[in-house]
Amino acid sequence: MSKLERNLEAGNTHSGARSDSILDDLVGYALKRAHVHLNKSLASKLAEYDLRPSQFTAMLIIDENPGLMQADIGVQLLIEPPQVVTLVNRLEKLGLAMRVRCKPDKRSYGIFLSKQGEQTLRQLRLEVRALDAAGTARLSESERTELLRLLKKVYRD
Amino acid sequence: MSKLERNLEAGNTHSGARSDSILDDLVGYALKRAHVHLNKSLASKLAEYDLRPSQFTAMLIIDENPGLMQADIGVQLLIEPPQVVTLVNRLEKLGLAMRVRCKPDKRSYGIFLSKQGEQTLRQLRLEVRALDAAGTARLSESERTELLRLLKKVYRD
DNA sequence: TGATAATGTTACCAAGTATAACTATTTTGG
DNA sequence: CCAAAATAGTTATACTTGGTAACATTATCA
Repeated sequence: MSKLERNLEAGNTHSGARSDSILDDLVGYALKRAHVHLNKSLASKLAEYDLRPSQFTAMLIIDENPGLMQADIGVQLLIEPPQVVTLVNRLEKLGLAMRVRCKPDKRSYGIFLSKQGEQTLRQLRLEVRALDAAGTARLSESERTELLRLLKKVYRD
Repeated sequence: MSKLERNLEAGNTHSGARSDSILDDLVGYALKRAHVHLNKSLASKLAEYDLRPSQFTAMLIIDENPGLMQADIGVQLLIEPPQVVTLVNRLEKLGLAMRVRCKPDKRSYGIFLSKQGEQTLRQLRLEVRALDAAGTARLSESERTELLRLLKKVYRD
């Protein structure tokens, strides 16, 4: 007797409480859920600045590596060159960053934050830190530290 | 003197090693990186079955709640009704699941896995478990357990 | 020098996610 | 009971994100 038949007979439609699922044992699934949880508030906050999470991350990377090439951004963000183009276009249009022909290699640009970009980023750093803390408020400080350590261990090369 | 000027003068282009970044302290960022890491191999494996991760998760949910309604799938997957439609359409087209008019409420369907769906899922469970373990192989068993616990603590309501 | 590779760009395409508007049914309240 | 509101699913649409292919320009190298 198939599950379908059994359920049709029993009138069993939807059993409210979920039995112990394989999902509960998958780190990948827990990662996705946790990421969605934290990303929501982040995206909302950044939207106030017309920014997406990846654009904010790009600003951080640019700030920490001023004058880097677009290709370097792609490597650190794990995205392909065409996405870097639209990303930098966006930051330029917002007046937060700029391309500067300042290299011996005339094909490439040095990417820099503008004054406004640096100032916006200073603000954002504080707000994003606060949001990240809020999203993990259920963890103690030592749990949060341990979580960070374990996550890095998972993805570090 | 701005960062731009400083770097233009010093010829500082891209400082290879990254200084201690705020990114290293954000759980949200570590979550994203770790999720990308694990999701890659999962997506590759599922692609062999013409499935996306969300479709696999849906199959698990259906298997554990046979006869549930599409709306229930949406709630558990955190997606909107239109996405559930295309998802169930896909599973039906692959012969893995089916809609059955088996409810007092004639607007809704009970969603069930087909025989083939159940068999495919049995296989997939094993393979996905193995992939998840492989992706977290750098962790000891106790670390992995602790990571799961912490992640659930972050996203559980 | 000429072949090859690298940088950035454009054009294009597949997927995921969201909303609005619609059909068919059910529920509710007068 | 009947009209109005709500609900389940669907369609159409759009936007974002991610990717590949093809291209121009410039560097590198054999």
